[in-house]
Amino acid sequence: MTSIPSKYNPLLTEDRWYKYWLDQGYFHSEPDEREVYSVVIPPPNVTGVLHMGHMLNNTIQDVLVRRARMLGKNACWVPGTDHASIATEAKVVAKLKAEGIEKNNLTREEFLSHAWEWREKHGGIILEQLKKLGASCDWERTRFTMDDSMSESVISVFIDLYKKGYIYRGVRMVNWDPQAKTAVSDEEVIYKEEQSKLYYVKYKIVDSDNFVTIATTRPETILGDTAVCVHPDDERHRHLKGKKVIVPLVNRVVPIIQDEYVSMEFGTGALKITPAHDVNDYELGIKYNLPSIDIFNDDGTLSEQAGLFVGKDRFEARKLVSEELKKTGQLVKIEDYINKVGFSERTNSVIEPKLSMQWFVKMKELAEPALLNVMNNTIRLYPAKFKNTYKHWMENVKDWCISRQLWWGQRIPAYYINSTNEYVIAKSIEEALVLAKEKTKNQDLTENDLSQDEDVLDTWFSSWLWPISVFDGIRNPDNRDIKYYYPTNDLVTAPEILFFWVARMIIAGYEYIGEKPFKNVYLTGIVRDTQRRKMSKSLGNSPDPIKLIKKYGADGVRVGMLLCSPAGNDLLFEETLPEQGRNFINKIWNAFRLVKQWDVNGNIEQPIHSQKAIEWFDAKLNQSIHLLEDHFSKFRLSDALMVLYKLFWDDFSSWYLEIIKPAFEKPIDKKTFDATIEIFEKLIKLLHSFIPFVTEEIWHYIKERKTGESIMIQLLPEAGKFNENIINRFETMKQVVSAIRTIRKEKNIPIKESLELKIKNNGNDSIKEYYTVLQKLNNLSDVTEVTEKIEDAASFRVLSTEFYIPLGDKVDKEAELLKLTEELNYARGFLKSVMKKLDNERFVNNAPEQVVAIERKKQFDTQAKVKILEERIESLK
RNA sequence: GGAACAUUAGCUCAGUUGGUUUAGAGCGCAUGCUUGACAGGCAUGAGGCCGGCAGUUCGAAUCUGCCAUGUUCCA
Repeated sequence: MTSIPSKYNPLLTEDRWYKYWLDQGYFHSEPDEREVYSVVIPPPNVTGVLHMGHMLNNTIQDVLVRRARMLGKNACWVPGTDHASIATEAKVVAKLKAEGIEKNNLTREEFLSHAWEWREKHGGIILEQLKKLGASCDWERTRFTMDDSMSESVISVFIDLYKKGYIYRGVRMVNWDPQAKTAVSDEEVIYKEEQSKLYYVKYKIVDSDNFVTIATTRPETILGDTAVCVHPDDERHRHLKGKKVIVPLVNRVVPIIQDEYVSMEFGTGALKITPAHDVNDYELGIKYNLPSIDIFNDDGTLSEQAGLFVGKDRFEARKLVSEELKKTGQLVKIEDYINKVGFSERTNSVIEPKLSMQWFVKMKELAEPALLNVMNNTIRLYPAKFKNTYKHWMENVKDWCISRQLWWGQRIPAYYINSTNEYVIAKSIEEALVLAKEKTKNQDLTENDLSQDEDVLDTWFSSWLWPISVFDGIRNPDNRDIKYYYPTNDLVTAPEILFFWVARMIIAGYEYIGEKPFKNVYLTGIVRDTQRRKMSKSLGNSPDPIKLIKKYGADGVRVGMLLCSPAGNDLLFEETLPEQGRNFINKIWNAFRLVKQWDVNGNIEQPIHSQKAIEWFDAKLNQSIHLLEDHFSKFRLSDALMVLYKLFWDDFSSWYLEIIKPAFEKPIDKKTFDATIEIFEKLIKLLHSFIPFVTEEIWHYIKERKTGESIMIQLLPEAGKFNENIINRFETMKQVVSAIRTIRKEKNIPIKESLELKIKNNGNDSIKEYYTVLQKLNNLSDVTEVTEKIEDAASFRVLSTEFYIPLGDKVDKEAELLKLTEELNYARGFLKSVMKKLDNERFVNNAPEQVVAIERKKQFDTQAKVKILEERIESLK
């Protein structure tokens, strides 16, 4: 056996074992006769680098996958990335710009070849980083949402939904990102409170010298006003009914309308209406048949339609309009005002509500099975509290805007005929031509008469198919993989994308396979800093995960992430967490070094204390395995890890090993040694899914293993029966050990100095089997049973047994009396609370027998203790 | 403005359908330990009338109502 390094070096070890696992092909899965366990990764953004959220999320997935594998299942974890149309396009545009190339000067094809080049170069970074974490993904199955097979699936789903009548084209108010020049979904808009200003502007009433004053946060949109609205019940404005006003600066005459939408409390109670640039105004515009004047260009500058300040940016225009209004005397005042402003999640520019022609999916009908099957727990959400929000969202589901004004993504398969709004939907221009001829009844049409829609599909329109399309289930619904791996078992993701990813996957699953995409959805918390702020680049409060792994080891970081992350709760990250993880790894390593360095002697008898320790630990281990199974079944990974953490550190290292440890430079008997190695191997198997690297390393040190063997494909130890009494009696023994340690500390008696222990058991000899254990752990020269109280001794009581340590003149009578009195007071108080229950007839009559019996036992135990204490105090006086 | 969820030790959280000793864990904190696995360690200890007020019950951290605070979602 090679010698074991005194320090564990995660850096070297981790890379070595990861390579070994890859070489052995352990991560790869093919369908077979075993029970299946499959997981698809939430595909990270291809532009991204690993952040703390990924670390948490993927650690959890790896723990689940590795555990399933060790339960003998055929585990398959499919990795991949999504193409992130907005973010990637923005990156590529920026990169080209730095090289002096404008996107506008490129053809679509040229731009796309740059984009592909970029993704070839940078798109794999995040997956490489996951390997550092130990992720046991089936890399042979790595997918990308723009792979040919994936794109084909996306297009065929679009065509299918169109044929079924779920897809339509329409003008809608969309969230316009003027920087990316595309619409973004509601979910991609982040609202932030902003210090802004409320402008009070007066509009002249036609045929009158009077004015009406409105309040607005966006004076530049005055240029697009087509009405002023007041509340019908508002006394202040009743005289305005049927009147018209003149919009300042542009001098347009517009009507005053009355609608209950207006809040009488806000501002002046009069509201300017700009249907083209505000969602609510848009609704009112439809209701009252108002014209929409779109005063903005796609890039957020003012358009010809604005009439004034054409070409100026919207924020500059705000200043200019404000100044102009001041000049004309129509600006009444400006107040400070805090309002919520929407920002694009992708580019962080202020979202502009804008009318445009977009493609939509009708959601109501499609969403029905997805709602039903979450509510009836066919698909379970962990924690279940998310069912509420899910329900609310699905019951009020809005149509999904799926077009994006970008090039990077799957191009919408709509072909317009002769540049009209007439179109056909087809997967190629050839098929489109056939359809177009049919539609127009014009056989002379050629491909030149058709032009494909310039827009691409929302990235989520790819990823909602992910659990199906990674197994090619859209194109080949009967293939071996989809039949075997679908539905997947668990999905691990963040609650933030419950709606726009999880819900949509469920919808697609029922629509295209007629079956749920996964059984369980585990929603992780959000990783925040200790001040509860979300980790973000701009705040600079996010540690670099790769640096963390270098500093603490992947195992250490994994432990750190998991220890503090109950499902659905936010994780407040600080470096003490991976540090704690690293310390745990260190503990395991040193415990192993201790065991491995012992000399084994086949000729010595097994001591009784070792026998007792093995008997106890065996029970404890089985109890822990039961607990673990329970925690895993409820996705309480943090608790599961804590069970193992304490089992290894407290029970195994601090109690078991201390009991069986031979004296310095003395050999250990073979029976105990073999049992200990067996226990150790069970422990590291249980720990493997959490800390794969160090457990593999130790497993290979335990004994010579053949090439191709690995802990990661071993079966987990099964939960056997255990005797709870053994555990309870051992716990009692622990109390005795601790009490003696306390006495040593109080009296300043070093462990080297041996003591005598005298026990007056008062008829309870349950501790007797552990006398040799007590002797070993407390350095007792002698343990004897007595029938009388001992004078000049420190004393303590456990249950109804009295313990004495003769100390001669070291005994401090006063201190001893004080301690006893405190103990007596506590016991009396406790007895009182017990008697209160037992003296209550209604309790005795109504409570279950068992509960009453427990209280009676408490009564007798405590009465006995009170008596012992009283006698002891009496004898000391 | 509406809704959901939360509020337990300095911090982060358990406490599984009300009853296994007047509440547990990890971290942190305090005190004491330097030769033999580990100071990234060992041992011991201090810390909480379970957000507040009512109610239901023989019995409430646990159930109900109101209030307060916070987080998230929706408008």
